[in-house]
Amino acid sequence: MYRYLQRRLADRVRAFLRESYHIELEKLVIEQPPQVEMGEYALPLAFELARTLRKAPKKIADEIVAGIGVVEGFAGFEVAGAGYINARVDRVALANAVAAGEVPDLAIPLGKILVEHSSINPNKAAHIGHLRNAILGDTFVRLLREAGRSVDVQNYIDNTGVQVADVVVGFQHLEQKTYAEVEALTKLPHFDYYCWDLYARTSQWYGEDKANLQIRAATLQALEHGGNATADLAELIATAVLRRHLETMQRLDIEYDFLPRESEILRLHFWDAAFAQLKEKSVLTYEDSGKNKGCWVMKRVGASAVAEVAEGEEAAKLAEDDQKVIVRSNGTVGYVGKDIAYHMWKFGLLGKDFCYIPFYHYPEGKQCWISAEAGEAVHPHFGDVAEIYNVIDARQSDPQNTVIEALRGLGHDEMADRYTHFSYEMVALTPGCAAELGYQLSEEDAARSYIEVSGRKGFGVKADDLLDKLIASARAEVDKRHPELSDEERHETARQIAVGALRYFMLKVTKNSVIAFDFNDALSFEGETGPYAQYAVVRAGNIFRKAGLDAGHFDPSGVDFARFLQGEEGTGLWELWLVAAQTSAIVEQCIATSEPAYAAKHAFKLAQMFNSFYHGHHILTEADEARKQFLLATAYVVRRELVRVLAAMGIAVPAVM
RNA sequence: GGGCGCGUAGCUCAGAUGGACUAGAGCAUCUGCCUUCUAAGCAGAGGGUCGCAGGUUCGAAUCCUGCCGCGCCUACCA
Repeated sequence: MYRYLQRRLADRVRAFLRESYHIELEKLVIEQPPQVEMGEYALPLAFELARTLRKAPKKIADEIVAGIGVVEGFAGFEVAGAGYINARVDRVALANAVAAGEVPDLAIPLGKILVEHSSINPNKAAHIGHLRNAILGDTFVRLLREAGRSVDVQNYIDNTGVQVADVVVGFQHLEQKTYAEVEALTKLPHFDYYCWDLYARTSQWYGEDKANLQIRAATLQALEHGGNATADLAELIATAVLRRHLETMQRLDIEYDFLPRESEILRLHFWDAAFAQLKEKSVLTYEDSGKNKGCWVMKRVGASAVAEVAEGEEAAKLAEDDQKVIVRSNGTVGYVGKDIAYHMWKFGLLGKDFCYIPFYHYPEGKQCWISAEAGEAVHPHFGDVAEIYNVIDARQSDPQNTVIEALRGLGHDEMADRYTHFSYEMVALTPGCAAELGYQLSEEDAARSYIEVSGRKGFGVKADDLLDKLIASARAEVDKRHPELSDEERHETARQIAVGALRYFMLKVTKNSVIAFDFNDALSFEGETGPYAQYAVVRAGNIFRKAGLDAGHFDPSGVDFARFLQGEEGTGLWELWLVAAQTSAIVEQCIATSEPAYAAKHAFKLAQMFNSFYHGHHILTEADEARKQFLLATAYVVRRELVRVLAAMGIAVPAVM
């Protein structure tokens, strides 16, 4: 509703500018005045127009205010400061609409969106870095769905890469295990932990003797080729670890629709189809000389301009440096090539499709599908989408850009524009945290502010371990506070608190800030945390419970908003209403900027304001019945919006805390 | 060398699209507040040359340029 009024105001101002000044503004900045007393919206546009119109900002503002006249839903406009136009909404009308939960009809863009996240190599346990990816991705999916968009969630599985080969090498050569023996190990509760250690040991083993690296190369080749004992073992391992990842993510309420695997991209010959198109459109060129002789390369648009400035050999060298090898001189295609083919499939450009089989059942009944060489006749339609978001860390922005450029090269600019690399920074460990985990640090590392997690070295915090710690910590508190609950109820409450803490922890920081992980921060349930926001909801719920009312339903028709939303105190409370009313606008902002952190900030702000309200107004002992109804309406609306924004972050609220 | 990102309170971070007041939170430190709808809370105090220097602008933490410091990317690895 708040967002709807904002749009109405913007439309009216635009129309006025068009009629009176013949000006078309592409973007109209609308912000909030520093204090609610001054109004709900502030437009600084007069300052901007002052230059083009060669008039004083204040004068322009006066003209605009006089010109736009009366706008439905607004109580009035006024010029403030040196030329701000402040808009006051009709508080009573907006409060009524918000209390009734009115959702204005806003055009929702059609077209399916594909969000890909997690994409953990299936060779070891998931760690905190993967958690950030999955939580960001899942939250973005929830935000899109909250905004009414249709979304498919994919988790790309690189089951034929070196990482998997390394664990295969570990089982075959370090541990000399048979297929049956490994199969027995996969039945262990933490097969992924077993692989975590083995992977680290194998990586170390490579360093001991150069000959060991040849074993790795041979293993990798066997995996890519398929149809042999080594590939079978890899399939066993990768699938078992993948299941573990899905289980881990399920603990955090993260689910997927489809798991495309690299093995199918290879065996269903996606690359051949892509290669033909790329050659035809000359996106790829064959090098018959220079350092990339015998390779198919992609020229990157960016630096060819630089190369033109240079001359002769210098220019040739620069141009060469800017080539991206897609097909190696031995004829094999690299990772980026496969990725290009895969993304052509996503946009329905490849002319090929995966086969599908059901792979994983979620308790709520949802089915997660996986790619296969031969599959079920009836399956959901994946791919062929309008927009894609790839949640991949910032280190991958180079290859991501190569894929986008390839799409442009093929003439699909529109799709390239709807391809978003949802980039985020890594999670690293503080030196203190590393020491706590028992890792030996070099002097150099100990002096850093953070140290990069490394699966290869087995250096990091495993996702399940962290979650276990959080649950144990929450559980201790729940046991103390609610001995009356059953064991099951206490566990579920602790789990929801732990998930709330973890998800909030990952979401409160903006994407491009490195998270220096520390147990103290992550295990905190106080201050700016998920449990703080959950607690505010529980408190609001308690008011209704004690009053014998249903917190989920409230009839606001009898509330006298006009009486309670004016004056000094009314304005203070109105501020709370206004923030609650902004949830949809925040969701929209998160989507527009691919930044879920705004939702976290909003949830915290709302919870904080509510807690303050809670202390200042004792609702159930309020003698004035009309006032009590108004206060109840306030608690109801804040609770409802808080639940909504937390749900968009994947944070459920326990019944009690 | 080139590309991307970061530098704001003791610590961890917000300040999207330049704006109106004293640059804000949380943690930590210190002071108060549990007989009230749960203190996982509330009220308050102290703590800042927004890395440095210029520039653009009516207005810069935010935009531009140059420095300084840190990180990542820059392979016929995936």
